[in-house]
Amino acid sequence: MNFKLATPDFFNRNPADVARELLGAKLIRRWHEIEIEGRIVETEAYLSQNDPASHSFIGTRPRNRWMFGPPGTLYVYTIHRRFCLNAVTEAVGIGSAVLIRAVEPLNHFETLKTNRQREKIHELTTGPGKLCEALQINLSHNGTSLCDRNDLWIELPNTALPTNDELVATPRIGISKAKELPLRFILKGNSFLSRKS
DNA sequence: TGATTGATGAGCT
DNA sequence: GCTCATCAATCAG
Repeated sequence: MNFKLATPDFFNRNPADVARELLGAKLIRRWHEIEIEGRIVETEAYLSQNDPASHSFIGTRPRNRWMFGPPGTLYVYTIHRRFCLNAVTEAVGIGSAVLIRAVEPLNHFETLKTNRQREKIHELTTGPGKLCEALQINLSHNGTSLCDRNDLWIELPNTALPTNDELVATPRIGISKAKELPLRFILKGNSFLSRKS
C-alpha cells in the first residue's frame, strides 16, 4: 500500500472530516535513527466553537496556543502527568483539532515495549497517554508540523477511505461537557482501540 | 479483585 | 492565570 505525506490542505478542513479520514493513516516517529510507525485506529474531533469540551473554547491561553496555529500543527498537552497528541485543523486562529487516541503498532515493537515498560503489545499504544509514552512524544514537539518528515509526521494511504461498515462514530471519551456529540471515530473491531466496543 | 489510565481540577503565585 | 498531581472509572488477570 502506498502512502503520501499529509499536506496542510488536508488538515485545513472540518475537524470531524479530518478525524474520520485519519483512520488508517500512518503516524511516523523518527527517534534515535529509527522510524516507528503506527496505524491510526481511533481519533476524536474537537471543534472551535459551541464545543465546551474543546480546549479552544475558553480562548487563547499559553497552554492551548498551539491549537490556534496553522493546519497540520502538532498540539501536545499534559493531563494527569501524561501527554496527549493532537493535530490542528482548519485555518490559523480557528482553534479546532483532532485528538489521536490510539494507534496499531507496525514495527519496532521492542522499542515500544521498552518505552512503555510493558511486554504485552496491546498495552503499548491503546490510549492517548500510552501512545505518547511509547513514541516518546512530549511538550517539546508542540508547534512542529505533521506535514514535514522531521521528528513526527503523518502519511495518508492512496487507497480508498474505510467504508462506513468499517468506520464507526461514537461519543467522545473522558469528557464532562458535550458528551453526546458523536465525534469519536474508530475502526470497527480493531483490537488496538483504547476501549472495547 | 488489583492495576492502570485519564480534553481535570485544586491550590498557589 | 498557570502549574502540576488526584481518585473515580475502566481494563486486565
